[in-house]
Amino acid sequence: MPELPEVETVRRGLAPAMEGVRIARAQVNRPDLRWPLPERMAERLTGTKVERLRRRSKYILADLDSGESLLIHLGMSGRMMVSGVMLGEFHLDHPAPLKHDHVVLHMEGGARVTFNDARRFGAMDLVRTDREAAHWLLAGLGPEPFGNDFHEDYLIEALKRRATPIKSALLDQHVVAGLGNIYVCEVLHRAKIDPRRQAKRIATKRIASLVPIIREVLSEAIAAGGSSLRDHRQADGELGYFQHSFHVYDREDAPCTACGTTIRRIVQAGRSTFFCPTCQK
DNA sequence: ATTAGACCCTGATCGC
DNA sequence: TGCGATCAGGGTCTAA
Repeated sequence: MPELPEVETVRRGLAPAMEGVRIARAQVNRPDLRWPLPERMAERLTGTKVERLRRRSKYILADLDSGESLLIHLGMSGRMMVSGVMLGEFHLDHPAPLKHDHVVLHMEGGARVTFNDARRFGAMDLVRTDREAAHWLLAGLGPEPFGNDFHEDYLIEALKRRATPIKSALLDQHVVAGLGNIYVCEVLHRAKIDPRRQAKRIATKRIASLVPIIREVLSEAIAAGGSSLRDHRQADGELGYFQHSFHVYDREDAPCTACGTTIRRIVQAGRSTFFCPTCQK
């Protein structure tokens, strides 16, 4: 479930169960996800208090009072599920264990946070909080879309020599961190830019227009609780609803919401791209 | 340094 | 109902 809006939604869903709460016991059911889990992960987590949950790009960082941070990436199919907490008037009971429940954090006070990931493209690591920026998974990331380092001049400079299609360039996490396949498609539709155009051949004014559009699309998606495709759920079991606002993504053969032209699907760099051949030039 | 393609893994869905 | 092909919101690694 993981582009920036979904990860941010997960982070917000986990915060009430985790922030300020001690991990009574960490249960690690397999030694590896995408990569081997860090040495003695269960022992290093057990007994620590989670001070704060943060997000960097599509990563969640749980700062521990041990001086380490737990780095979490959801990959394609990773989910974080909270149970044993109150949700409004109702108590979320612990569900029966599921296949692919790889890591379970038993929190003091009875809450439980379960990391489930069928495809195992997800990852976890432990990093010294004060050296986090140098972590190999974080070091190469581009600016946060909502950060001060992401602005018109930056994006123009970052793209002006890229011969790759603009779709691929915006998916590159070195350029801007956090966009994925859904939101790149939606952004390019809103910007009326053809996803097949080479990044360096697009007028600087149009590249500049992408900055506010990226922020708008991501903000709206976060406000909607992200997108819930194929019944994926957020940490507390709620469904996001931004998928109802898609203009192009997953809408092949449907009419463009702006002009009625049939939305097309093509493949770029092995990923589906959806676009309106009339609106996007 | 950039870029295209293979690859990682499981499960749902679609056409036959 | 079964079976193979295809697809899926991620990213890394290799070779050119």
